Amino acid sequence: MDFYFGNSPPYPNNYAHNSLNMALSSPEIALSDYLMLDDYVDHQDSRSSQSTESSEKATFSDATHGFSTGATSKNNNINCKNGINENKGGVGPRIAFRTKSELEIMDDGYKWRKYGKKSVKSSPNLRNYYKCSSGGCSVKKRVERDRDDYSYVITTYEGVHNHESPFTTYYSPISFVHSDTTFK
DNA sequence: CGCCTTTGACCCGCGC
DNA sequence: GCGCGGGTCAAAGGCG
Repeated sequence: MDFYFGNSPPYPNNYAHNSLNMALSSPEIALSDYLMLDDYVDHQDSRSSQSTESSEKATFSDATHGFSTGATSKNNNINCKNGINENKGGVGPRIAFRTKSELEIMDDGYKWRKYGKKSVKSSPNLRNYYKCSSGGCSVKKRVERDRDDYSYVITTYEGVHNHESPFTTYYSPISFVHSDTTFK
């Protein structure tokens, strides 16, 4: 599996928009604490079987996919690990990332409607399920607290938006350009 | 009044 | 086949 950071072809631009936009638009979040990891679901299992490392290390040190995350994405100290699963269900790519935040609800530019809440065995915390509330768009998102470090929130996106965010961010590997209509 | 959250029930895949 | 775990549905109520 290959990893991409930036707008490489298999990487839906929307994700770059969303995640970066989220990090940039949430004042509560220290950018240095922001990171992405691929397919958190798989991580959970491997992590739970690991010794009790610090959660941060556990996520970063997962070298199953041979991606050196420490590698500083030079933009804004964002430690990024990213892989898109074209998952078997055909629902669309999935991306997960972990954010240090007291708030579980972060404004990533899209409108979300909560449709479920579950306590899952892999975590003592509740997992919340959201759908994009834009008509015809079936992107989903899961939000839960990190089981190892309560101050972190794990967000998992699934699918690709079929519409523009009301808050659009254009991203290039070199620079970020906001085209927020309200700030134009 | 429309859209949202809440919540238990339901569904489905997977392992035994 | 059955039980379990995780994901989704949908009715009911809340809120702006």
